[in-house]
Amino acid sequence: MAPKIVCVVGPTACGKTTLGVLLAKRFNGEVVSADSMQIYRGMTIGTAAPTEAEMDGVPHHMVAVADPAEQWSAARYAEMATPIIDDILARGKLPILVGGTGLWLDAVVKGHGFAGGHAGGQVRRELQRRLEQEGIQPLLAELRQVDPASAERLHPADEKRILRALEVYLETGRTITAHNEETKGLPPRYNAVWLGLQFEDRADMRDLISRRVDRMVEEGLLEEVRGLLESGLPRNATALQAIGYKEFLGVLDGTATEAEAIEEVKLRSRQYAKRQLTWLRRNPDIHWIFWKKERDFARAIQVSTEILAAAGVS
RNA sequence: GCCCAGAUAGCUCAGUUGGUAGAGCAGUGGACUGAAAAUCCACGUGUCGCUGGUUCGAUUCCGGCUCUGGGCA
Repeated sequence: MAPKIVCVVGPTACGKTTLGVLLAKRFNGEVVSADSMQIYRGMTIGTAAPTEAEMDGVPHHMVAVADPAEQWSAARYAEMATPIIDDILARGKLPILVGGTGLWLDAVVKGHGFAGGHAGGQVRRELQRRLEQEGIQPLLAELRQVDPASAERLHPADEKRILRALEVYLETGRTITAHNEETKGLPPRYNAVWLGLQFEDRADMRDLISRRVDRMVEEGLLEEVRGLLESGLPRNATALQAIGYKEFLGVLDGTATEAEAIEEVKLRSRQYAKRQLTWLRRNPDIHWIFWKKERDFARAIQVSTEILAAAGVS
């Protein structure tokens, strides 16, 4: 049987960080973050990364471990996080995966690995150049030749995935379709107990997101963004795709007022939360805990404990 | 008080030479296998401000009224 771990998931602002720490304390665990933006250093405020105080003595991994100028990916994350999880297990402790990046969570839990090639690679850059010069049609036609299933499955506007599918074939000689078919059937690397947090009423989630963004601004989000730029971070860095950062870049440039940026961040956060829920809903293994109005961690920890006990975690 | 311009989807607006209307944004749902806080897809009936008139037929033309801008007093 695959080793048992716990995953705490949910949309942004639903309380994953807090519940993760509470569970770690109760079950002798350590937290492993699965968040594509909290992984970068110097982005504590805008990504709501756990602070020292919030960690409350619980060891955290994969938070603020990367240079924001680097481009991380699900694959690279999984490569680094997996040995850490195995080490936690080896020390007799419980790994608690906490995060909102669905693909990253799945990459670790399933542990199947990805097909070859990556965003910064030679092949991808060449495909990117061709896309700009020739448009998507010739590339899609080419994909249809080598991997008709992908060409059929992908929408013509989904340039990113068309490029990726072509790249996998050019890099490996095998299609991404074949790779996916093969990995789909494999057993997961870990036996995960999934705990999901979510608001019963979306209006409550909206309110909380709004309050949280206001707090980020009070805590100095603008200065945090300025600091990243002053440290020489290029504007096209993946880290600056983070919600909150890309919008406040405009404030520094004078193309948006702070009030406008705040509204934009709130809007984008809400839309992001919706996408996260869409991703998570298709996972039938998640045990959902619904917040009524406010987040009630006393109840959440109690319900979680029951769920974990039933799953054999002690 | 007078003059002018508006009043159409949650918001901003387009449009109908008279045959009951459509974009963007928002919203909702979905997808997602090395950028995933990214990226992509689908979904648009609303007393066309109210009220009379003309007309086979008015959201569209005409009158009155209400409201909102702006101007003149």
